[in-house]
Amino acid sequence: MPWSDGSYKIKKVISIGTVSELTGLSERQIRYYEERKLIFPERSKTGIRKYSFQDVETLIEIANQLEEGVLTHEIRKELKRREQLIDPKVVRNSLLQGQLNAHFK
Amino acid sequence: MPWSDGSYKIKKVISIGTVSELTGLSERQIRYYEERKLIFPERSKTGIRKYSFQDVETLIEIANQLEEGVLTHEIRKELKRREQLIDPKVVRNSLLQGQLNAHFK
DNA sequence: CGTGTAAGGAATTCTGACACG
DNA sequence: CGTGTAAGGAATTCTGACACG
Repeated sequence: MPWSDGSYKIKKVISIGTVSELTGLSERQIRYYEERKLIFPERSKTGIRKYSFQDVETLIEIANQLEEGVLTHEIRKELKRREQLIDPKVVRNSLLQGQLNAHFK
Repeated sequence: MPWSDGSYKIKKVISIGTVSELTGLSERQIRYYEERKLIFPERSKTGIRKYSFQDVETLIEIANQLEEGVLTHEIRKELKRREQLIDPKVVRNSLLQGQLNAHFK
């Protein structure tokens, strides 16, 4: 089974009500953070939002940052920075970019 | 966070529609296997069934067994046997039982 | 035995908006 | 800016039952 590896953490299967219970955040807050591009749930064919455990963790971090007075725009940049450190796609592109730079130096 | 350990696999957060997609089983089938004591979802306060990724895996095994012509009652015994091998509670009880047996031999 | 389906109701989720500050 | 809420509609889930075999 394609999904049965160790990737339970990133599989988007949790609906917003459950995420609300897990994080202690209101559904309003969760939807707002999506509007501000901090979180990216998938959607069922009929438009129902689905989140992963990874998303739940991110949401808790977002809530913590906000409590500290950080603005959503700042949090967004912080999250973006982190993505680049782990996203294989970005890693590949970085390497490619390095080669290009060297080639055209 | 209590849930944020490696236990994403056993946390019951997936509703039946999503489980149906993940397993390819109908909701009718999934509810029936519960009726036959093969699977044990949790319930939200309002009665909505919630499953874990572990449950999803179990459901797929159940479906495979059924295709092979195994009866739900047989599958139930098989699953019970397995539980005993991994459930810490049962392990503890077995040890305790051993001590008692020795004591009253 | 295992599964499909129609039935009626209850709970969930969605969007866009008004409110406060 | 970040969050609450009432509003109306659409999608989801639940149970008990009839059906087939």
